Amino acid sequence: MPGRLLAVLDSLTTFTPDDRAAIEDLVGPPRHMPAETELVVDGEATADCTVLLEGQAFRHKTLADGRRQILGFLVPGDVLDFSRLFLGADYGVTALTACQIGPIPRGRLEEILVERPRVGRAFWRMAMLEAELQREWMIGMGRRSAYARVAHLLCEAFLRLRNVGMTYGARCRFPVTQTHLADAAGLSGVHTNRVLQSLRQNGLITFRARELIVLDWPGLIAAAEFDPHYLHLPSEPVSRGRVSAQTA
Amino acid sequence: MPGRLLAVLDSLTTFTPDDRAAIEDLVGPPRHMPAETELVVDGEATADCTVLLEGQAFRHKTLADGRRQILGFLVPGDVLDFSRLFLGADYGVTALTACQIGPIPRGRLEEILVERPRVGRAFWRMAMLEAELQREWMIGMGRRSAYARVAHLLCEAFLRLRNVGMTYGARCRFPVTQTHLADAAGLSGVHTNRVLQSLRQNGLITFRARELIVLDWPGLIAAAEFDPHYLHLPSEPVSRGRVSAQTA
DNA sequence: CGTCTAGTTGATTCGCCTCAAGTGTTGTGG
DNA sequence: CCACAACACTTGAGGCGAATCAACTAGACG
Repeated sequence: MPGRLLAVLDSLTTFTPDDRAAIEDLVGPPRHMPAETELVVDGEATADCTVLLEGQAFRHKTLADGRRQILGFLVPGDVLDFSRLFLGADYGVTALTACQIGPIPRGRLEEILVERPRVGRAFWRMAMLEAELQREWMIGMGRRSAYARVAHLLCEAFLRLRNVGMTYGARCRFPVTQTHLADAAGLSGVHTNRVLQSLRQNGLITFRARELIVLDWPGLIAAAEFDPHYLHLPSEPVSRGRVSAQTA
Repeated sequence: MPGRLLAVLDSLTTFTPDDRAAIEDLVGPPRHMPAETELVVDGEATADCTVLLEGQAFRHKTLADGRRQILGFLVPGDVLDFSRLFLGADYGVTALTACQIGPIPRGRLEEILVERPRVGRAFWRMAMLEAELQREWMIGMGRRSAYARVAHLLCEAFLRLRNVGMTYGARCRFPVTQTHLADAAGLSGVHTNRVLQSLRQNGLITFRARELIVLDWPGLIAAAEFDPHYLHLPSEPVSRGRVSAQTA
């Protein structure tokens, strides 16, 4: 499934067939990782960076005393550790489900950025997009109530999963615990639980057995003060069909 | 002073004289902007991005109802709007002091990224660094107390200003109001005031008339749980001397 | 069957917010 | 040169949102 990266990049620019081939060529042999694996270890220096091909994961920073902040959730097509290419990762990435990841050799990526301007531009876009998500989270933490923050998080997760074909109608598998949500929203576990309850009571969502069901999308958006613009999603999802077609 | 950009990039990689010339050539004629000017307008599309050559500014996002979140403070050498090059800015940048800014034509930058791999790499590093600061702020908002958060903010500001030669011993001009600090830390103005008072009472800082004086650096670092590693500062500041020498 | 983890609930505490009314301090125009 | 806005900062009182502490329940798994 290395086509996952291509599919995402594809949604960012227009490529020539040559570009496409180069991208396919860029990702090394996929590796399977069980759930809970540390896909990127904080502070570890490596020669590669990595793209998530299948599964879900999350990026996080953990303080000395154990307090953890989740920085983002990752879906197939996301690059786990852009920053490692140039500075070294200051965060960890942990698998939420069994995952498939593809190594992108550092040297090859640097070459392709130079040789293929269109591909370079697409990677820049991906990085800028990541930064934009980060900024939107900042707003949430700084200026939104716990209720809106959790709702916002769920909106974002749902749309990003839908974009890579991982939703089924209003449902999606979102295999996080309430503690994960708490660490993502900067809340305590107990309070996150209560927020989820009120989201349920308001008829906005169901969230059980790691499955999120959006019962009232307009309501959820309103609760979250959510504006999907910042996700820069293509009008059409990066469909599973296209992915496999290009991989074959 | 277009040398400001060169000086910062210089601290990130090693350049050939040709690279240097190309960078100098990249920045268009400097423009003077009075304090309070909107240097980057949220949502506005332009053909250029911009480097801050002199002065201080801040990046922010403002919600419909007026709540504002400051995303970062900018010092000379910082690029104001990387994201505008590839996606369009989802934030504003406002001048804190009178500023000098230099336009970087979009086309020229894209060319240089391709033609000069070393320069391209330096720009990537700059962007990754910006992302890393953002992540560190996230931790602050999510997992640090108001007291630690404000202290952290001041530590960061001080070191970044020192890095570009804008400190004088333990002093620096940091022309923000308490409201700015509040919006940066995700706090109310009133509480920020009280936090600053306790920082003063603990003998850590003085902050009056837009001047920050660090009275007890180890104390401030401890209060902030600050680890300067994430700033990736060069061991030696990007000195004013070097800047002017290279500009001349 | 017992253990482990995730989720739930209640009681209490506290950090931070909001409202409201001050005190400077700066700058501007009469 | 003084009066008075306008704005930054300060202080107090009161309330709320979220943290913390401490059980307790419910599945999941060996």
